[in-house]
Amino acid sequence: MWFNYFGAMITLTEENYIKAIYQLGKYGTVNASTNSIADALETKASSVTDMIKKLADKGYVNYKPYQGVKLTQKGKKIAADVVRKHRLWEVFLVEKLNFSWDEVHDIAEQLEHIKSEKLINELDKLLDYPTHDPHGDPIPDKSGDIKKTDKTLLFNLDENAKGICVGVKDTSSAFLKYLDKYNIALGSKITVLSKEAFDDSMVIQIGETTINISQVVANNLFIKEQ
Amino acid sequence: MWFNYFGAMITLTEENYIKAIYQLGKYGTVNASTNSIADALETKASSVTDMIKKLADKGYVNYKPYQGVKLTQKGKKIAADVVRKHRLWEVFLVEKLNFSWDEVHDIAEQLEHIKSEKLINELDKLLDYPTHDPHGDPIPDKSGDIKKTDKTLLFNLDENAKGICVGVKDTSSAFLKYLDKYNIALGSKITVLSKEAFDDSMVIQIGETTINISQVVANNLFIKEQ
DNA sequence: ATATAAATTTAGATTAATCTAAAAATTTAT
DNA sequence: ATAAATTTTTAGATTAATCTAAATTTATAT
Repeated sequence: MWFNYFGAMITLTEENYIKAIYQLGKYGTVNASTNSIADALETKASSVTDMIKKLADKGYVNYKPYQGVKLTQKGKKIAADVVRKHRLWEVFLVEKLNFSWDEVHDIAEQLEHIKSEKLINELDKLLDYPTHDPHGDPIPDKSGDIKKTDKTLLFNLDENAKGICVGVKDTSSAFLKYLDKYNIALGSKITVLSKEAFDDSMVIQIGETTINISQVVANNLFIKEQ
Repeated sequence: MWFNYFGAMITLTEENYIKAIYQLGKYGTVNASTNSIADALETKASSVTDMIKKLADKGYVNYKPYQGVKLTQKGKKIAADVVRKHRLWEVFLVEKLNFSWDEVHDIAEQLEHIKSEKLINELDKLLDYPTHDPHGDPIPDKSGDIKKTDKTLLFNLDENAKGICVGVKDTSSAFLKYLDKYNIALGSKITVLSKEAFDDSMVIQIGETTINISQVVANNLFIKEQ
């Protein structure tokens, strides 16, 4: 039996729902729809309805039938803790255990549910208090706060604009391997050489090399403009 | 959905039963009784009967009604893997995250179920291939083999015998804290100064200090005689 | 404004793991 | 060797999480 921050018991399934609601509802500030939760968790809408009623009973979400759900403060704290753990474990896997950024997600999905405050605080210390995970996503602090940096999609940069790659939107293994192949990594300096109106592709420069990327790629790379 | 070494799905509950059977049945070589399994897992005998039927169906144990169960080769491999992970995580917690030996058990109980071969192999490497956990218990190797060293309980030593503390039988927090208090740790040199027939207590020397220990303590400390 | 489509909820079943109480088998003690 | 005690199994229920299919509500389009 495991108990959360508030001294209440919480199941692994409940944690996963709360996390999904957090991420779908822009960190818990807007309503997440029943169907979007079902899609995110690869389950059925009817299962979601059942579960959100239970979460509402326990005080993790506010729910009005047909209106979707929004996290309460209590729910937000749970979600931020799970996300914090997920991202810290990802850093651990890459920094200490030689994993690459396309291999860490599934393992972090398991590790994020381990219950121990001391464990996560010591892990944070071991990793020297990282602020971002290997995909550039910010790590919530102990109280659940996220400091967000100004970043934009590469797609939005104008010709001749320069910036640094600070994150990926799509974290699928396929996309990350594509980036590896073309030596695009967090920290890479990117210059937009030209944009093609026809298909929204662009030519960019990374270090010495020049490559042509599709609109799909440009829409999944976060850039800090300079 | 997680799949084991044999490509079959295995639940967390099944893993816990298999581990208990392994440890009760002296690493799976003798039969574990229904009641002993129930005690170990803090559940009821009727629940155990249900589960061992399922484990038998899946080929992890051999079961004849009223005869208890013994692990199959398949079951033994699963169990040894779980124990290997448990003990490696314990080493990690103590060596890398500043935990003391009385704090690691509950967290390792959670971590032992994380599924990733690469994770556990890399952890093994990070820890420089440890052979024993913080309580002196041997860590099974990748193929599930345990090399056991010759050790005896302090209780069995004669007067004037010398040895080194190599493990604890009781791993409860209470006992481990007792040992900390009297500076008894793995690696401590111990000499039996005298034995008291009346209550089976003994006087031992550790480093510069001399202490009186009860039969209970003597029966829970493993010693390598010298 | 009303019909149609889409989203959501309800009703009723199913599965895994558990429980209690009763029945059956085995072990122990005289 | 048989009665008593203990252990184990069976039978029937319960809970959490899920599902399908049907009903209901909300949104969309003409």
